[in-house]
Amino acid sequence: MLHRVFFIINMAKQVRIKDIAIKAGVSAGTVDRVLHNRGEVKPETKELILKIAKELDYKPNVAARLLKAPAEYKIGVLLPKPVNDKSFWTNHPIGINQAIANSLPYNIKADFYEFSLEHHQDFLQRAEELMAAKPHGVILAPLYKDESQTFIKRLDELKIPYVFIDTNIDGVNPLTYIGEDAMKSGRIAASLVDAITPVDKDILIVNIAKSLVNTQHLNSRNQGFMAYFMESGLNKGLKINVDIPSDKNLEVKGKLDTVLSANTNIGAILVSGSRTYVVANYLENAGLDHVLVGYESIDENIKYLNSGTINFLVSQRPVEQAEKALQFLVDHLVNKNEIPNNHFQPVDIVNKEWFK
Amino acid sequence: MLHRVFFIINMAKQVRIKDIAIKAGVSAGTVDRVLHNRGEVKPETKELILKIAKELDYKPNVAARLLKAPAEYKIGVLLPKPVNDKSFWTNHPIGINQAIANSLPYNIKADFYEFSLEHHQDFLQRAEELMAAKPHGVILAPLYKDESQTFIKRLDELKIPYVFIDTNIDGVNPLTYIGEDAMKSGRIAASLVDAITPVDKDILIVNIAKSLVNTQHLNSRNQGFMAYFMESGLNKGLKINVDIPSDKNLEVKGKLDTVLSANTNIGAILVSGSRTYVVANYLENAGLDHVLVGYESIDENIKYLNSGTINFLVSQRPVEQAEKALQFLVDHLVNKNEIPNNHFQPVDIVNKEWFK
DNA sequence: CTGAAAGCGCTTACAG
DNA sequence: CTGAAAGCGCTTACAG
Repeated sequence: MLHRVFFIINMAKQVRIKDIAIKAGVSAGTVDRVLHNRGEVKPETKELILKIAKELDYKPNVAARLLKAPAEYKIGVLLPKPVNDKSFWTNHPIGINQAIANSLPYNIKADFYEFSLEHHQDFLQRAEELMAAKPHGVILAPLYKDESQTFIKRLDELKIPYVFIDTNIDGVNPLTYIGEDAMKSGRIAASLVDAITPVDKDILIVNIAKSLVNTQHLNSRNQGFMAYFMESGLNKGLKINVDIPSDKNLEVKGKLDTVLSANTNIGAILVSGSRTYVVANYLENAGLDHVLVGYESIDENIKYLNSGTINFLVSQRPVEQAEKALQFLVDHLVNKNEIPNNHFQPVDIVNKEWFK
Repeated sequence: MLHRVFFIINMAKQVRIKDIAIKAGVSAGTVDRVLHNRGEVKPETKELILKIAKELDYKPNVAARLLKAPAEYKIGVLLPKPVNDKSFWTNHPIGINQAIANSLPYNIKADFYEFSLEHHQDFLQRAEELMAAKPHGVILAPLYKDESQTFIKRLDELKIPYVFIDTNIDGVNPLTYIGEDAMKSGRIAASLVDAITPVDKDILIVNIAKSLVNTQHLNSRNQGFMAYFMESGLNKGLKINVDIPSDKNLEVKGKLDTVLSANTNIGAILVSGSRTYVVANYLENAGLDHVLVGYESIDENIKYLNSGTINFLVSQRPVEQAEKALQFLVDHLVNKNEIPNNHFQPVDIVNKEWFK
């Protein structure tokens, strides 16, 4: 006689609200009420349902939920207005739109508010407009410490979650920060200068900023420069700082002429921000060939990488950072996920070959 | 008299299959048949429906589709078995699992098949097992040109889409390749050596591989090295090649002892693969301090970066590459999207500071 | 405090 | 070659 054995294959079928309802002897509506805290349910029933849901390891069906409730999430984006169509800040909207395109089946809408890099007060004006649109979440670059804190106070009051991009500031509580570890990126830039500059030459550090104290990430990079040279630098020369409040060629020339004629042993220049090209331009015009290391792969800088005037750039990946910022925010809005406080992004070390 | 103006606000409501059906005077079923090429439809009707769909800019509702057809997609993953828990190939499963976690609401399942790096024939055995599971798509690292082509012929026959990761090979038709541009990464490695080596010193290029001809990406990197030095290198020294078929310390020592005693002007060493640490180990034991540039941020290499023996590493981001490979494959399976042939990923230039 | 029912947009098996 | 209808799992407005 032939014995046939039947296996009951556990296909791990999805557990539905209805399954919980049947097991608890209630209706689907009641289960829904418990699971989403809408409306009152008899405490014992509530407890029973939660217990069963846990036992059965209930996971909501995302597709079904979306089909029923295709909520639109509005994201307010507060970033600097690109000064031209190739500047650093053209990249971020690209990344955000890319992330939105990939966020199907969610319905995400980003509204962009661009503030002028010329006038600090523009930041707060655009922030005002952003608030008027009542977004569900905000992405911003808190470039100016003071103005940012004013704005953030209002976001906190209204419990609107916000993500920092590019620059981090202290004493506030963003959902997360997406960007470089500025101290560390300072160390990296310094190590590159160090590797290609004779040990007995002096090094000039150039900061181009209207208000250096109010510009957090330049300060952090500077700390990184100095930490590197103090701890592990090979270079034995002087480290000389110069702050230039404008990127106008004439003013830059004025300052650098002065510094370089007063310090004749300078072999390398480290620029703390993306306007490295301004210094490169100066060096080319003056016929100087100092080692030059700076920040960000923007077109103006790449031009001078290619001509050999800039040796290395330390560079963020703005498109990817913006993409991540949106992804995290959406994930938080849609799934209420908790998110780590910092998402430091690695920086790229970039030379001429990188763009071949 | 007061005039009131009513605006009809176009809420851009979603266009449904039903809307097309009504406009075309047919049923939803017919529209579905046209849109998905299932079953025959009268040619004129078909044309009309396509025209209307285009006019109305119809976009399928992903949520609804998923709700109805929660298909499980099986992905077969064919990658080298990590030799230990810190090796290069531990990263890829991490990236793939990460991408799966983020692929909700799609139901993706990855099956991993790991082949031994010791025996080429293991590749084909694991490939066999993979095929037996009848996956909907495949991710593989085609490390060995010949064996890979054999396997790929079968995938092509069964029209199973496949994505290359890490290594690219010619003459076949993957959905896409995710990885470095190996020629270019060769150029970058060479430029780093060039920047920190005196111009009159010779440069030694070391290839560690059982069969160099069958190892595509090492060959491409070597081409990149040479192209760089011919076109734009500052270095005027000789470029000397040595191939070492084993990474055993003793054999490496034997070869390098011979080469270095025969060529006393070598100032820098360029290693074409991830086993740069083997050469670093040799240099430390021999008390030599050549400039050393190699590949991949694996723990063994980072150790020698930190000790100062390795100057720079050119490094891929394996976790991210694996993540992307899965994302593209899923996108193709789910949305039938066409995908660009190559997705070259930028490489990282990495020094000691990068890991601080 | 609870249940029954409708409906989101798409797909599919069936009937013709 | 085509249509009518059921159903995927969840949410919601309504009735009680």
